[in-house]
Formats: sequence, C-alpha cells, structure tokens
Amino acid sequence: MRYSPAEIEPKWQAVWDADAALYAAEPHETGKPKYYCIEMLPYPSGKLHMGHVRNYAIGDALARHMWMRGYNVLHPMGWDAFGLPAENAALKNNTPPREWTLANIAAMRQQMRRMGLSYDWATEVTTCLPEYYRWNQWFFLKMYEQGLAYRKNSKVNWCPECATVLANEQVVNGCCWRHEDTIVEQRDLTQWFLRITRYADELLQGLDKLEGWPEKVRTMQRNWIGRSEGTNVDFAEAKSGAKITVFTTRVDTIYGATSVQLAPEHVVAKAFAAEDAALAEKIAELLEQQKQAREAGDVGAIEKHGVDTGRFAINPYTGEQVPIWVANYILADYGTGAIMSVPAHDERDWEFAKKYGLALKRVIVPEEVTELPDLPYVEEDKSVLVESGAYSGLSCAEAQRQMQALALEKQFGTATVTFRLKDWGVSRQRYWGTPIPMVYCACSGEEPIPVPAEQLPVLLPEQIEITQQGGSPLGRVPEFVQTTCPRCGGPARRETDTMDTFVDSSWYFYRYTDAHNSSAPFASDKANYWFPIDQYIGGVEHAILHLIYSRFWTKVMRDIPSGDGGLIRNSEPAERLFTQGMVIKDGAKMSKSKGNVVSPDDMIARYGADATRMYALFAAPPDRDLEWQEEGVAGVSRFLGKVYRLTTKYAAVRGSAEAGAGNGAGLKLLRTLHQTIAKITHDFGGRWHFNTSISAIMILVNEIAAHEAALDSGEVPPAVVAQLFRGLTQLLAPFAPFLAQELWAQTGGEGAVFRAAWPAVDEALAREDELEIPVQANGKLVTVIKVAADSDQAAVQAAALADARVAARVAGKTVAKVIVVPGKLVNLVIK
RNA sequence: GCCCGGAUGGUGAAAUCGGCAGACACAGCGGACUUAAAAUCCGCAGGCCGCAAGGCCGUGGGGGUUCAAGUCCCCCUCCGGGCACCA
Repeated sequence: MRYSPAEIEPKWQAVWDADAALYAAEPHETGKPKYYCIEMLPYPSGKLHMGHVRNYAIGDALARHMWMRGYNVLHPMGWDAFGLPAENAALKNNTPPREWTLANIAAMRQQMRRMGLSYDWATEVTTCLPEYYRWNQWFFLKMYEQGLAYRKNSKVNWCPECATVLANEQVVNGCCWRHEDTIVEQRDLTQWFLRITRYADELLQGLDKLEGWPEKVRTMQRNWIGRSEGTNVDFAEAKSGAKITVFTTRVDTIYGATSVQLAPEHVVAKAFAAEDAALAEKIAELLEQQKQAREAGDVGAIEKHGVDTGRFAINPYTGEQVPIWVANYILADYGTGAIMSVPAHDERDWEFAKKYGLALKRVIVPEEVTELPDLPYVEEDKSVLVESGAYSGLSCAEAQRQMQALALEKQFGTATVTFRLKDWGVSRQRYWGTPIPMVYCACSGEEPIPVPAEQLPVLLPEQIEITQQGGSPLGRVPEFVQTTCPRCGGPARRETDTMDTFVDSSWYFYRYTDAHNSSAPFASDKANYWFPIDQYIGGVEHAILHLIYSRFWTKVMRDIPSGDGGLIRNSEPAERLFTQGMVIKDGAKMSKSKGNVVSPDDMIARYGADATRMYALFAAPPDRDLEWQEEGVAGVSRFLGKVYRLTTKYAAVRGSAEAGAGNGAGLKLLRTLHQTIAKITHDFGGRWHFNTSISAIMILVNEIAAHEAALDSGEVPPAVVAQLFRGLTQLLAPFAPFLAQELWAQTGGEGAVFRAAWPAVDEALAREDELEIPVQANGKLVTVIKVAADSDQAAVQAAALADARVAARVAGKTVAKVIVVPGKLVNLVIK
C-alpha cells in the first residue's frame, strides 16, 4: 500500500467533522490549565491563500501540541465579514453582500476543514451578523456615554476608489491601504471619532511590559503613538494681543527664537488674511502646496516656502518682538499649529532662515569645547545656555525645568505632552458595515441622540441598491433613515454612516469565549477565565491597525463598569504575539498582477493537506519570509510516504513494555527517539523553529530506515519497535495530523492521537554513552576522538594526546596549554 | 535623519550558552532496480590546489577581544521594514 493522502485525509476529516466535542474547549472547572491560542481571523474573500495556510499551520501545530500536553485549549475561528469587497462584488455581479459573504465563508470553512485545522466551530464568530454587530453598537453607546465616541468636523482622509473616509492608520504612504496607487484626498467632513488618545499614555507604557510581543511591533507602535514632551508657550501678537501658542520640545532655546511660524490654517493666520487680500492669496498658495505634498504622501519632500505677515509676536521670556511668518511646512494638526523658529539650533529652522535671510542667534554651546561648533547646533546633552538672561550657564535640561516653572507661574505657558496618535475616525460612507446607532432630530438641533440600548440592534437593511455615488448608500433607504426620535417621539433621521471594519476585529476574540450570548457581548467570568490570550498569531501588517485598536478596546472594556469591576480584568488582550513572515514566490509577494500565486487547493490536491502544511513549517523558521518551492512540497510528501511505508510495515508489532530496550540497534533507535522528543518539546516551549523540529523527525526516520534490516531480523525487541513507531506518530501529530491519526489507528492507538499524552522524555535513555570530541590545534580541527561520556577531563586529555594524528601534529613542538571543555572539545595550544 | 530586522553553499536553511560551519531538505551528479521510464533505494556533493594522502581559503567588508568568533566589541557596505520638515 502506497501513501495516499487523497484517501487518508478525507476519511479522517469525515470522522473529525462528526465529532463536535473533538476540538471543543472544556468547562472552566476542569483542573487543567487553560491555553487560549488564536490566529487572526480572515476576511472572507472566498479563498484561502498561502499566507493563511502558513498562519493556520503554525497555530494548529501549537494548539494540537498543547492538547497533548494536557491543557484546556480554546482554538476558535471566525470571519471579519464586513467590508468593501462585498459591496464591490455586489456592484459587479448584482449579488447581495450578505449572500456573497456567507457563501464565501462556507467555501473557506470547507477549505479549513480540508486542511484538517482544529477549530471549535461551536464558537465561530461572523462579524456581519446582527447577533455580533449589535454589540459593536452597544460598545459605541457605552463609549458615547463616557465621552469616548464623539462627532466633529475635521480634515479627513478620503479614498476616491473606496468612496469613503479612512482612518490615519489606513493611509500608507499617502495612498489607500487597499488601493496602493490611489492617492488619498483631504476632505472636510463631520465624522465620528473614538477617543483613542485618552489612552495614548497607557498604550505607550503598556508596550514596555509586553515582553511576549516582537520588539518590531512594539517599536512600530511606539513610533505611531509618537509621544513628545515639550512646552506650550503663549506669544502675543504685538498689535492685537492675540494669543499664539507655540509648541516646542526645546524651550531652553527660546532666547534664540527669531521668528514665529504659523500653519496656513492657523486661526491667527486666517485673521491676518481676512485683513489683507495679498497675504490671503499667498497663504492660500502655501496651503495648496501643503495639501499637494500631503496627498503625494511625502510631506517630508515639500519645498519650504513661507510669507512674512508683517506682524510681530512678543516673546514672553525676553519681551522681544519677532516677525510672524506663515509657512507651508507647519502642520495645523500637530502640536498647536505654530512654532517658534530657532535657526541656530534646529535643522529645519536653519534651512528656512537661510532661504529667507532671517536672523539667527546662538544660545546653546557645548559644555566643555572651547571652539564654537558649526550651526545649527542641535545637541542637547552636555550643552549649556548662553545669552539667555538669568538662564545662561544652566544645562539644557535644567533650563527647561526652570523655564517651564516660570511659564506656569506667570501663566503664559505649560509643560505639555503631544502625541502623533490621533483619534480614530470610524465613520464610513459605505453600506456593508455596522450602522452607527445614532439619531438626529430637530428637538436637539445638531446634537446626536443615542439609540436606547434596548432598541439595539439597529439592523442593516438588506435588499438595497448599492452605488458608489452620492455618499452613504444607507442615505437612500428611506425605511432606514426615517425613524422616531427616542427623545421627543417625533420624526427623526438615522445616522447613515457605518463603522470602520476595524471596530469588528477590535474585540472579536472576547466573543469567542461566549459566542452565543444574546444579553451581553460576553459574560465577564468567561472572558476572565480565558484572557489574556496566551498566544496570538498573525501577520505583521496589522502592527499599527488591528493590534493598536484592539489594545485600546481592551482598556475601554476594562473601564466599563460592570459588577464589582470592569467588563474584563485584563489590560492587554494578548500575552504573547507571534508575527509570521510572508509567503513569497520568485522573490516577491504573491499577487495576481505578478502571476506568481500558488493556490492551496492545487497543493492539497497534488500532495495532500499534511504535506502542504508541513512544508509551510519546514521551509523556513516561521518568523521569516518563506519562498514557496513546489519541489520542496514534493520532498515533504516523499518523506511522509517513507513514514507511511515504514510504520505500516511494523504496525502490527506489539510487545510488553517491560521487555527492555535490548541492545545495539534497538537501544540506538530508542535513544534517537528520546532525543527527538526532547528537541521538539523544547522547540514548542521556546523558539518555535518548527523547521528544525521537522528536520529532527526526518533524522529519526532516516535512522529507522537505516536499521530496517535489524527490524526485519527481529533483533530489535517488539516492545521497542512498537514504542518507536508510536512515538514517531505522536511527534508527527502537530505537523501532519491526518497521517499521524491514520498511523496511530493502525498501530493500535485509541481515539485521537492529539488527545493522547505527549510522550515524555526518558533522560537516561536519551543520553549518549560515548561522545565524539573534536581535537583542535590552535583552534583548527585535527581529528575527532571517541571517549566514554563519563570520562573526566584528565582522561579526555590523555585520549586526545594519545591519538596518532594529534601526536604527529605535536611532534617537535611544545604543547603550551591544553583546554578541555567537558563534553565539547579539546584545544591544544602549540608553539 | 531616527528606530527595528537581516546578509551563511547552486537553492531553502542549520549551528539554542563563544567550542567540529553547512545538520535537514531542494535542485544537481553517479550508481542499483527496469526492455525503458516513473517510483524507490544506495552513494557523491562549500571553493581552490592535488592522482591521492593531504593542504590552503571560506559565514557581506575592515579592525579587535579570545586557546577558540557565523556567534562578543568597534567601524563600514548592502537589503527589507517602520517613523519622519512632528517642531
């Protein structure tokens, strides 16, 4: 019988599908430790791609291993089911988004089953269904109550292709994250925002404690949050006394400020423009330049331009008047939209001042160097102030402290912290998303009225006509828009924007713990049992989208009063995060346009799910990019064929365990088995280098094949043969579950192989009794000697020196020193 | 510019704590089996010199520490990723 995954895999798939309890989590009362392992939920595009296969192969191996280690494992799967592709498909094929999405889910669920993934389908979450999204609305109302959800008019990112607003996190290099070549426009719109900035500090500080997260992700989040400590200082416009607050991180350089620079949209700049048509025109020009640079995605490349307003501002520290300029490189939405320009000590200010011939004044010098450094001198450490009144002679840090203290005392400024992170814009002018549960009524003017919680869900109407023109599609559905005001009972209209789909994925993993709760998003005790997630696995592309939003959501839920605490206890969603590398082909990310897409279906049809999954784990360590080579899959398939041939050949051999290891071949094989168990157990506990785990299994199988004659002759005791193949089968279970299950059954195993206990390492059996010790001369290999494992240093040294090749090398020279590293090597220092 | 990764045979990679560089595979070459092929099995395989024994060189480059460096330290190059006139 040849190895035939096409027969084995569907057979076991049917058995597993019929057993609902197989992958189900157990009740909390079980004495077992819990283990919550999840992979990021996919968007139901209709087909799995290789990136999914890799992601799920990693998570599945881990979940199965943890079951075998005796944990109570929660391993769920769900669907990030709202989003634009469903609407686009509707436009193209005239299929309702819901129908399209649910059909895709069914197809992908089927693919996952075919892959043999161990999900507990009883906890499946589909975010586009009302039983899920009603809780998005519920959370939205809670946030509204707490001032965390609010509406404001502002400049927002608009993708013309998506015909909707995007969050800052969804703009990549000035383009849409979904349409890499579509430049995002800036529009003024009134939109809903979630106040993620309220948690900015906690989100930042929490990163230090997330030791189980990749440093890379933590760094990306730190950069994204962009905390910057500084000082707000109020300058006064000389004529009107109008306040111009500037933000600076270097208040110590303020005696060197030679101008104030305003963003083109700054209120004061607008006020000046209103009185001066020529100036207004110039400012409009600057604004246009800035807008274009922003839309080109490279504000950094903007050529600096500015205009002198002819007005002056009074520096509150010096009483000096400095000219006020408007410049295109000053951003209205960072800091206060106004800066003080210190050309002597800032690169940008230096460049700008040189271009326009503005004054410069040196106020910081190195502490010790006698020669004055070239300008701009931006060093802050080991530097002192000069020409700065009473502050002259102070270190920069001390000057900052004293100057902040004065500003506070005289009430013209304050120490302040500025973040790059902006509030999360969640309104989307699209149909296929969660309706925002708000109502507008004449009785409250422009103030929105929340839909009462008992009226949730606000259902998304189905059977509507979808177009991309003219704003939110829901706005053209009168049955949806027209409603009754919850406050006055009169006619009112609903909010017609829907929520960003990242809302859905911000808390979905809590819902898994209580997926069918119809009175709450989940029960706190259930979430508290499973959370935090022990291991979260997904792509690094979500480092500053999903992974920052879901950290925010977790903190919000913790702060929602419930019972004697919050809704949950944990402050972070996941203890450990693993970001797997991309799957590439011919050196590039797989994409339709490049024509280098490898279909998982094809691979499974040709080599089986086991070989496909196992190759995804074998070809590279999981955190690195993986180059897909079909020959490699064929190689793994050949290997599995070898395992099948050998195991089935000896499957009927049984023997009493007390018979002992025997000697020779039997002992050697058992030793390798236990060394392999030790290695793989260790890999799961630490580095997750499954490529080396699988190579260890290959070494074991090669060793078995090399001893086939001894197995045939009966030289190896039957108990050893049985133990060997049982062990091999168990080691294979996390990586090739179908084949492992088949062989488990054939070798007499009961039930599911991945519910059998993970084999224990017999340390004594694993230990070699003879070691190969390399002998070096001055660090270069001379020979390898064999010594008994328990040899002491003197014995090893004697054996090394007794070796003929060593003697030949040493002849006529002096051995100055002998270094013996126990169990490792001998190095002779020869002169 | 700042920050985080990375660079090892023809290819994917291994070397977990400073201790035999290239495990395990893929591709290749040679052989067995076969009328032949596929499949399978056995063997060879970093580079250079050499019939061989053996020697020399070799982990992006340069320096250093050490009995010993892919691994530690300093400097540099290139590649990938993040942030960026952010005041």
